[in-house]
Amino acid sequence: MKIDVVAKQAGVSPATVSRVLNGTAPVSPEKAERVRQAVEALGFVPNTNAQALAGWKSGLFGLIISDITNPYFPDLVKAFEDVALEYGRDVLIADTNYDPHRMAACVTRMLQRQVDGIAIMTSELDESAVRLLEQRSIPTVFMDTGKLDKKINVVRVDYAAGVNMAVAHLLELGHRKIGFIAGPPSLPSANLRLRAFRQAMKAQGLNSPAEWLYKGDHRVSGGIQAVNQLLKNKQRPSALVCSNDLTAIGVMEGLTDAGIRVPEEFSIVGFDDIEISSYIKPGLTTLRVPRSQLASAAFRMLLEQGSNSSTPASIEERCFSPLLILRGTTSAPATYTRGRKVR
Amino acid sequence: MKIDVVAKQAGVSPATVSRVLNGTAPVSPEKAERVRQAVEALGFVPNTNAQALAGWKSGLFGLIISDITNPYFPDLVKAFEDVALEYGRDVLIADTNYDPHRMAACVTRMLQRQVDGIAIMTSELDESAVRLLEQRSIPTVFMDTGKLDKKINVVRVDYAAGVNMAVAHLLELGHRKIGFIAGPPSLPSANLRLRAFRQAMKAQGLNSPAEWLYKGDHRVSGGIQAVNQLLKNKQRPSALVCSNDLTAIGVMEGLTDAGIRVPEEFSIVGFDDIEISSYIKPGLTTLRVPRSQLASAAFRMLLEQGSNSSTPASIEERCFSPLLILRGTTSAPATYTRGRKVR
DNA sequence: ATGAAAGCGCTAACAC
DNA sequence: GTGTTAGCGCTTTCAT
Repeated sequence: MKIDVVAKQAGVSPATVSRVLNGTAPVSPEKAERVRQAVEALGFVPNTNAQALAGWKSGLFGLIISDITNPYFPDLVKAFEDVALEYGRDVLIADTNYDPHRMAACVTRMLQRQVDGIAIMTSELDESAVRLLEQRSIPTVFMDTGKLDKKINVVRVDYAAGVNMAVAHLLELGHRKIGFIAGPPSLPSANLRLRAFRQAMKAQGLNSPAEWLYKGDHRVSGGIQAVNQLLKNKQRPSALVCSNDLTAIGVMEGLTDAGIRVPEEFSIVGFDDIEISSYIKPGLTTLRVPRSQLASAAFRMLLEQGSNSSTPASIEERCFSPLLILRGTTSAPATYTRGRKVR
Repeated sequence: MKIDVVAKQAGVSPATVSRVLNGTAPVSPEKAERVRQAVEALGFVPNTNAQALAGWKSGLFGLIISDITNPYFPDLVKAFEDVALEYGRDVLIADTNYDPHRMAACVTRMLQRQVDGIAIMTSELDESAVRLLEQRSIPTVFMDTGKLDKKINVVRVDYAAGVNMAVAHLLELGHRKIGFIAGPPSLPSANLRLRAFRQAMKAQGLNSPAEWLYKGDHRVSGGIQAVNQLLKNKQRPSALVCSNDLTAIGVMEGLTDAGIRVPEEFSIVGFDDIEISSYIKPGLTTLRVPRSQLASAAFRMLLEQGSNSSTPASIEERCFSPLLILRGTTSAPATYTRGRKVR
């Protein structure tokens, strides 16, 4: 089914059919109606490839993430796809598997398909890939990127605010000995969280000894290892803020194995609020990152960049704050309630 | 960068460049080499849309799933994408959100983009969409579909074998009073599991009263509700086989809330082996569905269908068996060990 | 083995 | 407003 036969059926030219379908130019009501009927009758759907070739826009948007298997991402993907669908666009998803090389390859493949925009929600950035996007001036939006220097559109999470809320919450419960499990140092946003933790503690006049700053990897195993480390300390913290939920879940496992009860003897706060966190027992107190909002904001920014061809100078940046979700892994420290001794 | 300039640079015709790049026809070694160098030097990448338009194949494959947010799917998606990437193909993922309407829309959108094949890994099937695929003779592969009548390619899971293993395992531990939580009746594969459970019990000469066959919805909430139901029974089973892991996790929650310990007082077996199942405490004993294998098998079948244009008659069907994963939610029933009374 | 030329299905100038 | 025409970048006959 091609546009010519629709045109013939409607008694107009192919150009008119195109105009009706895309609303690119005014068409007389009667003809428009005839076209619409013909389209309907023939079940015509335009060939997207031909459209892309002729019209310089593919209706395809790229979304690059690190690992769809990481529970953080599906929400992001879904929200992005939903908004895209709403605007009649398709989404090409690519999974870099944390590999900068593969990331560059993804960008190339997307460029080949003439995507109208790319959202990059990974940390591992390949410089050359980014340059490629710049020089082709493809609408691009980043998330969670360290490179603030360049003039790029960004959706950001206010990690510092989140960490502050976590620390404030533990303080409020009576905790004074608070530790932190960091994420991979290669991840800019993980460093942001670590730095925020240090500052929050300092701001409260509390000091967190270096040995309470554990290394993690944003995976369950890292949390378990951190606990093993912690158990060796003579002085132990009474609560732990974790760089992400997976780490916190590892901590819970490790603690349980060591016979330490959560939250009675030890409090834990996570970060992300992945779905599992509400299922496990006890539920994980954590900071919810508004992933759906991030994703839909990112898509809209791409769309806008695409239309505002006139205004290439306006670099947008949106920042979203996490939300503290209180569940079962935090309580007053073992022997104190709001500073008073009990038991 | 277009093919003409590559051709000029290499001192050949565009046709020859195309032939070298696609291996469509023999080219003299020297010219081939010159072309390759020119491509390299100019960083030429073909425009996929033009290729699709001229060559009748887009290098794009569609993957339709129900809900990327459901922990069952990410593994599937990843495996599918990985194989596709291996073969230099791209993947268009669509999420139907369990809505047959949206599913039909997905198929249309994919057809518009001239996908070379579609894998449908949802249960909710839209008849008209399927017919559309048939008449256009697009390579298609289904998963988990009830419609066996039509001549279509299918990758299947041997649910019956899985359920049998679950029942056998519980029997072996000494359980005799075994219940089952079903999935949504609209899902063919859920019915398969329910039927298999009935048969397995019958085969063992055990009867499972109707009140031990609980309704579920393949979500956590359904598991919790089933437990509430169970707690009202005067006669209770000592073990439960669940139609999927999410249900089993709900059961664990419900049981914990009711003060019943798992596995000491109650045993649970899940189905799927989603990632969470190994994180929770105790780890969930379950049947692992080999999702990566399913996905890569599906992709390969699509690829094959695309090439074997000569053999449209060969309908393929592959079946994969689940694997019993022993973790912490199953043990001998409270007062018996292999039939002997203890404690 | 290789080049010239004719499209693939659509959009966008350009006339009218 | 509307039709005609010329491509978009590539593949593929068809000659040679």
